[in-house]
Amino acid sequence: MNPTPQIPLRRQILTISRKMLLQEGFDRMSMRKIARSVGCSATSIYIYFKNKDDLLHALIEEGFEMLHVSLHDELAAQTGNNVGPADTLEMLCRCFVRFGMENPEYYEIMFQLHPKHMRRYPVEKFRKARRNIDLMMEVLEEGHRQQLFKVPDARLVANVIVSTLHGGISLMNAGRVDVKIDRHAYVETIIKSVLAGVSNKGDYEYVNNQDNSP
Amino acid sequence: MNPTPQIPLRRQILTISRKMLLQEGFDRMSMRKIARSVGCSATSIYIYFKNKDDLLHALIEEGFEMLHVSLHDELAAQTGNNVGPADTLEMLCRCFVRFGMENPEYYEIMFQLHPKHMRRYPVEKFRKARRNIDLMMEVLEEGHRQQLFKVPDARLVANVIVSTLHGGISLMNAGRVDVKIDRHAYVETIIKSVLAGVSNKGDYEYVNNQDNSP
Amino acid sequence: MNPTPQIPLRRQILTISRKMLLQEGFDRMSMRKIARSVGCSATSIYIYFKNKDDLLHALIEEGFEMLHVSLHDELAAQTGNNVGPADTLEMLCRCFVRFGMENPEYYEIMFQLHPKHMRRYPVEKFRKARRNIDLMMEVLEEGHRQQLFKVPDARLVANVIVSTLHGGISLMNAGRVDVKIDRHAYVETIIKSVLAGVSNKGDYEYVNNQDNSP
Amino acid sequence: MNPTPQIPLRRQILTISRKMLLQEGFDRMSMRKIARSVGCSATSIYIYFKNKDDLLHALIEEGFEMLHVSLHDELAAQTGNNVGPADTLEMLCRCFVRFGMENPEYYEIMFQLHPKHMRRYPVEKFRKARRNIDLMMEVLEEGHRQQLFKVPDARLVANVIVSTLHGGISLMNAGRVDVKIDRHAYVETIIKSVLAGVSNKGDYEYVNNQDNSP
DNA sequence: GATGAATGAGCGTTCATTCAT
DNA sequence: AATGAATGAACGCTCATTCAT
Repeated sequence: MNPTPQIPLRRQILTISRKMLLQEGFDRMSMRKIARSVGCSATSIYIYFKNKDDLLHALIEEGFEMLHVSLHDELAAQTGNNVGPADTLEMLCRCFVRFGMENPEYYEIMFQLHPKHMRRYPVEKFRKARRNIDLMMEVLEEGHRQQLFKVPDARLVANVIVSTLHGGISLMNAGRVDVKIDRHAYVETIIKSVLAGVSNKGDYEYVNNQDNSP
Repeated sequence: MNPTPQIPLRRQILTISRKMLLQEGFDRMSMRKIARSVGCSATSIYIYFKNKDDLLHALIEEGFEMLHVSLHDELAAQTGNNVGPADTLEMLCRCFVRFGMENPEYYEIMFQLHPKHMRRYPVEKFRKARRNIDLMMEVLEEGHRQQLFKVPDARLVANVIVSTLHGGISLMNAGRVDVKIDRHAYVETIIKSVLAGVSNKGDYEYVNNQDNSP
Repeated sequence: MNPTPQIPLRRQILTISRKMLLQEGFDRMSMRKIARSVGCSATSIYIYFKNKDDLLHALIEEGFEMLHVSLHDELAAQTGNNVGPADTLEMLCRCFVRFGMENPEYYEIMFQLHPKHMRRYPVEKFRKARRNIDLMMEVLEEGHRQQLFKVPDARLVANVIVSTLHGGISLMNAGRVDVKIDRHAYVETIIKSVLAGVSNKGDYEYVNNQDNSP
Repeated sequence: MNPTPQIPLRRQILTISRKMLLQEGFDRMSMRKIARSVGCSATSIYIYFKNKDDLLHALIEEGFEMLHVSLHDELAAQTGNNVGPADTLEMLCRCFVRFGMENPEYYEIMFQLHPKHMRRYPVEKFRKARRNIDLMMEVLEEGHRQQLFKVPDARLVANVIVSTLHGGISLMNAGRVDVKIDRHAYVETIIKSVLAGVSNKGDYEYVNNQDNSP
């Protein structure tokens, strides 16, 4: 009767809603429209997701999972290749940027979602986000040990790096970068700026975390 | 009879909607809610603003006006004080960050609002935004001439700097910076990273804009 | 100071609203839009007209006045020209049709307005409408006396004639006449049909008013 | 449990809206009022009708269907009864008038609704309206062949006949016929006028369609 | 004679969600 | 596992009208 196994409805709903999220934004992504697009009834969505927030949370979770896999795979591919911390850091940055640009819809809900929706998102799920920071910290500390980086506070610096990358990604995804600017050069410059920031050879030193002196 | 002069309704609407925009986003900012919050009828809003877009445009314009005044005043205060480009650049960065943190509602409207909501916004009004970049470019070029900065493409670098600052501001305003990180150190690190990025003494060089070589 | 006497506001309002009535229909004719089009405030309209209905009534009255003048002038032009009742009747019909087609906006409010709006219209004003019927009755009776027409009940026949003309006018104005039909021939046929209906030479006889036999 | 089968909601909506359309016109017929009158939520209407236009279209379609059935049944009842074209034409006229008077709501929707409200109505659906004309044309042509009628252009004359009937129906339904006029005599006179108009024995001839000579 | 400010009511429509089946 | 029917709440917006000036 049904020899070709259908894509499970849950999967279809997630896929469609992700696309709709990208094209129209969260507020314009409606249960009805998802249902219409999937070809099921609106009610059916509620079988798999408690409500709209729950669907959103599932998408966020998927996003973090994808990013994690992405970074993990890249790191694994590099292991044993005798590359230094600078290259590893650069690779992590590129990987992060690539993820953000290739999955703007995920990126948006993962990093730019309005606090209104965030509040309802179970806090513990965001711990996954910190895993990226942890990864970066390890590389920074390794570079510091090898005296290639000057990183007095790895957590602080890792956060600043992510923040820097985030600035570029979010402006690009929002289409708010001057049209006169070449995208490739823009990304390259951001990444080089990150590396310059941790380099031991620059003449600026990072302040310590908790150091509130002017 | 009327000893305490009331705040004009138009002013109240702008203030309330600005806050609502920050807290809830454009789609959830509703004319009705604004009216309820202000204490007037929904219809009254339409006396002062043609429609929801028009209200948004007024907010954007106000925001850019404020930022412009802010930067302009700071620059004016510095004129003649015999300070070098590095200090001036640093000052500009601090001023930008301060504006973003002190006026999160305006900042969001100006730099984070998704273009989806602004298709109808007259392009020319965004030229005001570019004035900030122009300001920064001048400083960068001056530093380059004095061989303090290494800035082959001032426009590109200025955009990257704004992007970097933006990353920090937006994550802070969204409350998405690790609680373990001290805000002050965070900002300082970002600014130092910016300065390191342009410094002549670092060992990384910026690529040229339009240079698409790998 | 004001050497060129302006067209009185009341006059302007009537003119604009008549046009708007034609272009958009009664329900879409709004006080605000009239005001905008006239260039005055919405409030000003209320100086000259108690409310929207009152404005409508003024338009209706104007319409009946125009039709009356139109018919009266035509009749006057014919007086003494030694024309027979058939020609006079034909002229009255043509005049009525012309008025309806040249002033569709007036025609609509005069003869097609929804009872909803009618109810509020002072009944006595509609007596003017009956003057047209009276005019027609006179001609029919004259033709009957001269044994050119067979009109046992002039009032009844006059009403039927107006009704017949009305059918044509209203369908034409509503654009509901088959595009394959030539407008001129259509009107001519209607008028000839009217004349055939009263002609003494046809083989059909009109029934008497109040005669309910089958 | 549910012994009295309820009238389906869709049916109720159609009935109520038809009446409301007659009493108040399209613009004043509101989804909310319909819902209130039916006793359901406004949202429910959208389960059965895509939007207000769609509801209107459904009403128009229903109306034409009813008229078609009505005329068709009458014709079928007459087949084989050896009646002449004059009787058949008279019967068609009476049937048309009866439909218009017994179903004033439908009649209004079908023949008086302003095209402004129907721009989006699929043209092909109006072809059904032309079927009535076609029916009448056949009878006219048959009468012409038998030299009972003088009908040089059947389409033109059929349109004029419908127009004449329409004039009477619409004025009666709108309550704009002089109260002194007996309804029955009024209708009879109109129908006799129609027959006189096509009769071979009258002394007026119909002009040809497309004949624009004065 | 004219206006700006204001409003309550209403519009068509969409939404997330529930419930009985 | 899935659906059709239904709903209350909300949306942006326009309306006729009033009132103080």
